[in-house]
Amino acid sequence: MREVAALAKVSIKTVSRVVNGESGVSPALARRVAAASERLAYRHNLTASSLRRSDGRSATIGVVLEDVSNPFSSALHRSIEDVAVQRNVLVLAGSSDEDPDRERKLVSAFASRRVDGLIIQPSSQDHSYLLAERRAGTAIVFVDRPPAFFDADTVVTDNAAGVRRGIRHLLAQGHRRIGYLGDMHTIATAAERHQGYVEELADQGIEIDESLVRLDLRGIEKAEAAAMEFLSRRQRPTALFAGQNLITIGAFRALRRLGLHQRVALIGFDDILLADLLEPGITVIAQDPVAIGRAAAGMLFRRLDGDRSPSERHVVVSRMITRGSGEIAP
Amino acid sequence: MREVAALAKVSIKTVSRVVNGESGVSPALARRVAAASERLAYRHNLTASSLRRSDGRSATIGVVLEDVSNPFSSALHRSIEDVAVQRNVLVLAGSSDEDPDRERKLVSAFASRRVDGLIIQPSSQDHSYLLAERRAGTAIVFVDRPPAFFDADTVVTDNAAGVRRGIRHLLAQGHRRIGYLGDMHTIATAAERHQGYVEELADQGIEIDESLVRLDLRGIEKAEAAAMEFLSRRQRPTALFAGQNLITIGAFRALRRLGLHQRVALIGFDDILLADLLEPGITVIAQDPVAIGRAAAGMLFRRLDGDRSPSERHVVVSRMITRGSGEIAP
DNA sequence: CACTCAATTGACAACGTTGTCAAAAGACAA
DNA sequence: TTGTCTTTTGACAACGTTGTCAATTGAGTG
Repeated sequence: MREVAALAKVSIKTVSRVVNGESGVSPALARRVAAASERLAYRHNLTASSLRRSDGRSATIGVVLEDVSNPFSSALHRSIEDVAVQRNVLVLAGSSDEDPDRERKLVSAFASRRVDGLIIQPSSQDHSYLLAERRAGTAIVFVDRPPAFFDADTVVTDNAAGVRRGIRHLLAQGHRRIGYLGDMHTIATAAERHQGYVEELADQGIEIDESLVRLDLRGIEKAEAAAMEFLSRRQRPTALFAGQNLITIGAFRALRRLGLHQRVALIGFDDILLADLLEPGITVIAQDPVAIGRAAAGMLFRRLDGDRSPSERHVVVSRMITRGSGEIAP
Repeated sequence: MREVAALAKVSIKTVSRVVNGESGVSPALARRVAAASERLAYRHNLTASSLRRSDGRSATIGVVLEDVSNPFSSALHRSIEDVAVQRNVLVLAGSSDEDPDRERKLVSAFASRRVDGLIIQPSSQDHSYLLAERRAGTAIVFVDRPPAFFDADTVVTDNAAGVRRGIRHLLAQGHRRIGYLGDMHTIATAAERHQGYVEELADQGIEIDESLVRLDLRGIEKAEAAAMEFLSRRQRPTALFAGQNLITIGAFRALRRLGLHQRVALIGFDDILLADLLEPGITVIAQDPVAIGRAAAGMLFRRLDGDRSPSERHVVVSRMITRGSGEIAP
């Protein structure tokens, strides 16, 4: 900047004004400065700028996802980015891999780079460590799952209601023995989904057979094995509900291996690419990651714009997509 | 830092030394400083640090992807992240959407935040604009596609060879009328893949029927329409080769709609989640995005560590995965 | 004890910007 | 012309840190 100022024969403050597009610079000088910047290939240093600037904003936000390469997380990421670009804000993204320690390390790395805001898909069971960041002025929004021991804006899917819709759909067709395959019960969303299953059956006056419930299934293989076990029983369930993405795939694998895919119904939570091209197509309760991400980013920027109202909990509704597997009669 | 220094009754330079883990601080003082930092919830400011620091490193790299939510790109992203975390480097990621203008804007936004390096999956047809960044000391690596008018390290898939392997596989089973569905010919990888098709047929002495080649197909619908057209002819192809992810899906949709999925062979470039559960499973030439990302990040950090050797071109080999659709006889 | 030398500590400037405020220049009226 | 007011411009300090180098401390030696 100093060099540009020297070449244009103005003070560096005037260069700063031109670079930031401030008003009150005569056109003649502005042109001279622009020409000098061009000639010296001047690159504005935003880090120095945000250091000095009164609001201290870095025009960068940090996003902690379960895994940037997982379809749900990356859809979130993309829709957050789409809101951020409109404000010339860049996104730092990192994967926590469901590990509380990695989550904290990421947040700390983001914080030392002075991000303006954080969007967190949490793994940790205690978010009180974020108090220091909040006090330092960082806006914080949670997505997909609520925070623990910490009050902040949150955007979630209607997990329980979504599952209930699916279970109701199966019951309406006469299913009574519905197996449930769920993710780690420590994950809040997984717990809510299981809760939805329990509640809907209870509401409809159907007694729950605990032997038809398997939780804590991590990954395709575990889910496949559990489904195989269910389906090999003498009195096998006439329908399966899979509480997550990979579990749905595992369950479908098991059905296929046993040749039961046209005889036992299956509904999965969370949509899967290509689910419509399978035979039968898989009926799912689809979440809307794009809407979730957009809402979360919207909230974050509203906070950064000075909104001090009490924290909100925004619920994005899920939607049942019927494709065949959920419409198999008992 | 000033406050911590005051509380610990030392100079801020000593605090700096403790924070950076420099040697030559007496244990007694180090403890006092640590206690004071803790009590004041001191958060180190990496942006100010890198501003002053002699190497000027921000411990941040920028990654320009086609779309952070696309499976191939996000797998790249993840494997880059995995290399970066080991060095406490954070990743800024952005989507170019195949738009040269967005690519440039992203690079410029990264540059003004003084990233140490850039990994670019390019959309632009001219990368000479990166000369200024290179001159400023930013390390640059290209992934998936080579740069144009710019010399830099590049990591790519063996596109032509991969396609040739697939075509050879079809020819070996007696196919002679093989339709080719390709992406925008302006995309380097798409051009190479088409080239592989042309060359393999030429090498095997089979004349190319230009009416069986359709390029510039963007997205599932376009590909599906083109495949429908191929398959509705009186003399339809006995096999299809799809040059990309979404094109494969489109082609499979068309085959299903016409009830030809068990009669016309299909091989796609790039693997698809669930491809093994379709009927038939889809035979693909699978890329290895994880290996590509790892290699690219490795190169980037080698450059940042001072490697000044001539730029390299690293080719990651693709692999054919046979699942049924590619093994249908003519 | 004084002296030398290494280890520890601190004062100060500097990194590249922008906020503050005062000075200079220009516009307009009397 | 002078005086007043507005617009444009610049000097300087400051943001939070680290590099440089000098001052201080302490250990070891004769």
